[in-house]
Amino acid sequence: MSVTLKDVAQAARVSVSTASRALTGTGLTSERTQQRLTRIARELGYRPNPIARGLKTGQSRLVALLVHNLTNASFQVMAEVVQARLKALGYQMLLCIGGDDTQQESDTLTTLVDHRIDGLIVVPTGKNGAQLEALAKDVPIVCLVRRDDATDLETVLADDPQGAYLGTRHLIELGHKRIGLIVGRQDTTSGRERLSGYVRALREAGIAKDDTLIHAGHFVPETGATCARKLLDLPRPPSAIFVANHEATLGVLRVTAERNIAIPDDLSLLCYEDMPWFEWHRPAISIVDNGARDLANLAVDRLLHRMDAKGNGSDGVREYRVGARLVQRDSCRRIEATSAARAGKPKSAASKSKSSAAKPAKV
Amino acid sequence: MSVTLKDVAQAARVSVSTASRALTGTGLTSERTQQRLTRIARELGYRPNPIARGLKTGQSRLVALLVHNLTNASFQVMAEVVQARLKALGYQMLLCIGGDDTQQESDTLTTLVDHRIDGLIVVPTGKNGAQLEALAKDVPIVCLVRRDDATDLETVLADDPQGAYLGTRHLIELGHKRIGLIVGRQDTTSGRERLSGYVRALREAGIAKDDTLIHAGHFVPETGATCARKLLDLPRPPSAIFVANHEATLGVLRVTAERNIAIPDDLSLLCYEDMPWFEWHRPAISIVDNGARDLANLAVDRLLHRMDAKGNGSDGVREYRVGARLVQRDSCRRIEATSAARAGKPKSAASKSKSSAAKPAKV
DNA sequence: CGCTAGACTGCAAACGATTGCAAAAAGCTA
DNA sequence: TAGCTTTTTGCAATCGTTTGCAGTCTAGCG
Repeated sequence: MSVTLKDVAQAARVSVSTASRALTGTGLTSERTQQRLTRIARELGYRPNPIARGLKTGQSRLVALLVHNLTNASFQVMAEVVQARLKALGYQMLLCIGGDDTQQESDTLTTLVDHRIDGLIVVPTGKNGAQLEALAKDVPIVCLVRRDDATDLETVLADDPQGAYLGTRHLIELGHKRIGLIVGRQDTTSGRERLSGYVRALREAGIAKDDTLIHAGHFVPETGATCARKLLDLPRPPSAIFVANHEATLGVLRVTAERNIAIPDDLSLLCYEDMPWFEWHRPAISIVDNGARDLANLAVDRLLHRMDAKGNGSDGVREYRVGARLVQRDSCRRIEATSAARAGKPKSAASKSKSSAAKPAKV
Repeated sequence: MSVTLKDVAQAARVSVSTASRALTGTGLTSERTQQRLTRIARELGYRPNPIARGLKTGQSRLVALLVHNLTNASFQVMAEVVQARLKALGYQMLLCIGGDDTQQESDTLTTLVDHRIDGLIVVPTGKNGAQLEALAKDVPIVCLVRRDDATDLETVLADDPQGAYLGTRHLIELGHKRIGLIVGRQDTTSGRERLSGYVRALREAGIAKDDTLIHAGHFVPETGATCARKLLDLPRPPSAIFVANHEATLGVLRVTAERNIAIPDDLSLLCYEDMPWFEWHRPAISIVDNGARDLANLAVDRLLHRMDAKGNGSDGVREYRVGARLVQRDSCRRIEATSAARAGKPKSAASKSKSSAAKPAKV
């Protein structure tokens, strides 16, 4: 079917081994044959068969990226970054969707190693630590975004404590004293870390932590809606909400829209992680950017380092933190000390609620 | 490193070939040895090396999905569907991001074929027709979502004419007579087809086509904003806008927010293709669903069929159309014949525009 | 001119599976 | 038990590369 090394060798009237050496440039061939062979190879349209090569060398030029889903905007940009970087180096990215499902992750990992991937970047579910640890003996692995506490694999993380601190401080600097927090489940690292950053900012500012203002839950829009309602129904509702749980933002926005709460006039809103539509939304939504691009880039760097280092790529560092940064848009507003109590009350009487009753979708 | 067939054979005191036959179940071995060998293989933790197997068989159990990007929500669900389906069949999905870039697509295609993928589902850019055609000789290929007119590859398409017709008719049935259309570039199939569906619905309803209401442009939010402004600045602005260009929706929404135009009271809005946040938006945005799930499933079906059929999987059908359907949410409103002229004028004087001036984002 | 070192090259054995062919074993009939 | 068919097995080649080893060639030197 396709032209093989043998064909090239025949055309050049040399042995296969010479052809191989000339084309891979192992320097053991004369300048002349080397050039002649590259020319002939090009003319014949020869492209080495990675399978055959892989069989012999045990490498595949394949690097896998294993993420939970692709709905998460951060994963999207990470995938794109990783793909671009690897491609430039002649690797092909294998993007796998593990679905945050332990069994599936495990299966996928096995398949990947069977395929002799040269490296792996994984967002661990945290339940396959042992397996990951075992695989790490065969394949360079870097963990991304999440740490698997059962392993001591090299991990590239967002600086969630700092990000949450940054965001909370920003709101405090704008004069907010009652800041609602909607955060991820506390059995995840990021959930805990973001909470801790929030608490630290509060403490530094001398604001007492009020547990009624803090809600933790799953990474789904419904959570956002439920939490938002609870917050807004408080006797003294917050003047700002920090949604430190990406997917929950949708739910929060829906509730504010339903209740006709104007952002940022009636309520300041700050979110964690960007979504493409945040800056198109009116008001454009301010965020704490977790630095997905940087995370991905760093993960690739580290992985490549390990792959080069053949076995002992560890530089002793086990954990890398990528700084978060604040992106101010239009959803947070300065508040005067006195007007804090105004929050939560719609500025105009709800007069347009008529059309809110959702029509059931017809086929 | 890992346990090979040879190890299994040795442990069982048979030859490698027997082991191979027993484990692949070619039926040429006695029941007893077969069972004995599977047991031993399991005990030893044997897993066949796909690389070695691939070298011999020319197959890789790898199927590639080549899309433009992952930002597009439709591509996300397609990727997830394809992955799930293939996985169940023991294939590993290679998700590649071609970036709508001709050269990159071409490179990727080459790499994929080198890796001896067993099948390919591709959203063609439309510029590498010749290459695709050539590859199709080696690998089963199914095109998805877009047709490459330079080829006669089997293609699974959304029924864009029907979808656009459905959407437009829906608006007409709600009483709209002046319906703005924001559609993709007219050098893409979907752009043309959606326009044609729109035109047909108009014609059927006896409404004259008004070219000032039709805008075509790139698939980016900016386009949406520009087109929306043009439409709303018209002497007789439309009472409904059909955004038949996915990415443009963001831009349209921004403009309506800026101008304080209430949806659906002042303007009905209907979009093409779903986005996860559409149903969380207030008002929830009605859409024409292009059936991404169905598309992906059908593409997989067709691909598998071709892969099985070894060479002549063509059933004569060159093109499959997956029906679109209307999902009614809250962004379209019935309009009385008389009040059509009201559209475009904000119902209340712009009083809250103060905070609209975007603060420039600080680092 | 002969000899040796060094630079190139080719032979052949891997890598880990699959598979055609022929030999061995088993089952059957007479 | 011989003779035949039908399973079942093993040998060895093969897929397309890479690579250790040994052989060939050239050049340089005395």
